[in-house]
Amino acid sequence: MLDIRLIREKPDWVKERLKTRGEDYPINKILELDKTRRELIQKVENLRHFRREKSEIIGKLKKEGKNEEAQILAQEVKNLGNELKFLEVKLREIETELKNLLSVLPNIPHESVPIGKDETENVVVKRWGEPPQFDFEPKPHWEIGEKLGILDFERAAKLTGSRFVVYWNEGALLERALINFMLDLHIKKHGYKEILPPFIVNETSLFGTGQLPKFKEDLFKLEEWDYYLVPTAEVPVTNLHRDEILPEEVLPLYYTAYTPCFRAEAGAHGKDTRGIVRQHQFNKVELVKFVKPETSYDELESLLLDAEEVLQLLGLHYRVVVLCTGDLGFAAAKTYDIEVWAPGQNRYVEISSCSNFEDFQARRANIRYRPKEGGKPCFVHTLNGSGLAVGRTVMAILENYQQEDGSIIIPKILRPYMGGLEKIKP
RNA sequence: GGAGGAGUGGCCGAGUGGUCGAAGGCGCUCGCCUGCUAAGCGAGUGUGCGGGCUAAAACCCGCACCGCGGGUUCGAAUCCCGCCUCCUCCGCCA
Repeated sequence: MLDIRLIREKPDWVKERLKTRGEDYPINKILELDKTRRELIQKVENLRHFRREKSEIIGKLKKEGKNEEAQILAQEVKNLGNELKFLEVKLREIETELKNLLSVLPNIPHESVPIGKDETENVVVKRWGEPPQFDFEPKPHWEIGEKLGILDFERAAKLTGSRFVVYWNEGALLERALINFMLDLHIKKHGYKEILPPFIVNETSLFGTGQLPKFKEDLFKLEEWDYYLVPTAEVPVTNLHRDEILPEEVLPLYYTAYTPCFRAEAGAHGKDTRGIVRQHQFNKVELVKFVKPETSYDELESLLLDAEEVLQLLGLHYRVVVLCTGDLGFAAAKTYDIEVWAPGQNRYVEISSCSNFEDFQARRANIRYRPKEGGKPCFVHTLNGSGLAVGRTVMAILENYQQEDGSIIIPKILRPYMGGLEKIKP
């Protein structure tokens, strides 16, 4: 959520910056409602002040036994009460309308974000490693996985439907090994605290991180409940500190969590229909940071490095792109995507998304810290990134480490997590 | 699912219709005292919103907030209704 005071003070700047996302937003309407709201507040508060004064007098009169005088005054205040009630209702309506509009206003892109209309204008900022060379035609992972008997799409469709998968044998083991490897790396080497949160969250949590109210159709909702399956661990982990005031000394906080993620993929019909790239359920190890505002862009860079290291240790070639204004997510001020090379599909596939939300989520979720030297609480900055999407990492391993005979070499770093297994053989 | 109990400031805890933002205690901050520490003494110590002042703060004024949302009343932490959360017991269950 944007600060209404910012909109009030620099409306033209806000309009201009938001426009870079490629859409117009009702800033004028918001300003108008804000003005009405403040006028109503003054009227309501004046009436309440008046009422309070009179009520105190009534109390005194009654104590002195002057019941008649008290009665007359009470009648007077009662009449005024009707007007007050009317204005209070009106104020509540205006505030609801204002909040509704503010709730769907996206974050302002950081000044370092390139201006662009869509993903074609994202900018590659980094490359690591080289694509592997094959002396045969590399296959896509779904062919490899089915042939090895470790990915089973047909039976998953029977159990549930499309966009689900069953992992068998070494496939299941590989997925599990990756989760443990990633968690260990982030906990032991990068200093993150391990969290295992609920996989179901309420509406308030989803509002806090920005999925609600605007992106309801992307979520799986439990019937008869105001609960949702988590679309990412970002939601429960960021909301851990909702409505809290943290002492400055505890910042920065680094948390990592494994969770499955559930996404309806409502707008993705016909996209990535084959394989495990786009599933309704997938596993992810997430990184979340709570930091002081002045450090958040340095923290974004180090978060990105933490995620990159997973791919480096696995020996997988990737590139990093910075998302342009038109491709930026709703809550993010700046986002880096890490895209892993997928030789079987001859393309790069997003495997991590690392974002700085500045105080956008902190304001929605009311996450603050109290400065050491005292004074008013301030909003923290929140960041998160995948570290990494596990299913897509399996995809990348299958495609990059495939051999001509259909077997898969296991990256060395994973072998201790797989009982020493070196190769998945047909 | 059934029966009962409880939700007050950073924490404990008093308060059942009228200066209650809320006694008292603990904690914390500042000052005094003191070989050091402890004890003792004094003062201070919530958040949000609106307005004023300001370059901006500090500051000042007002309003709201005693789990959440309604209601009664001139006036609600206190009375009434609904909801949520937690605890205890019983039943069921991984």
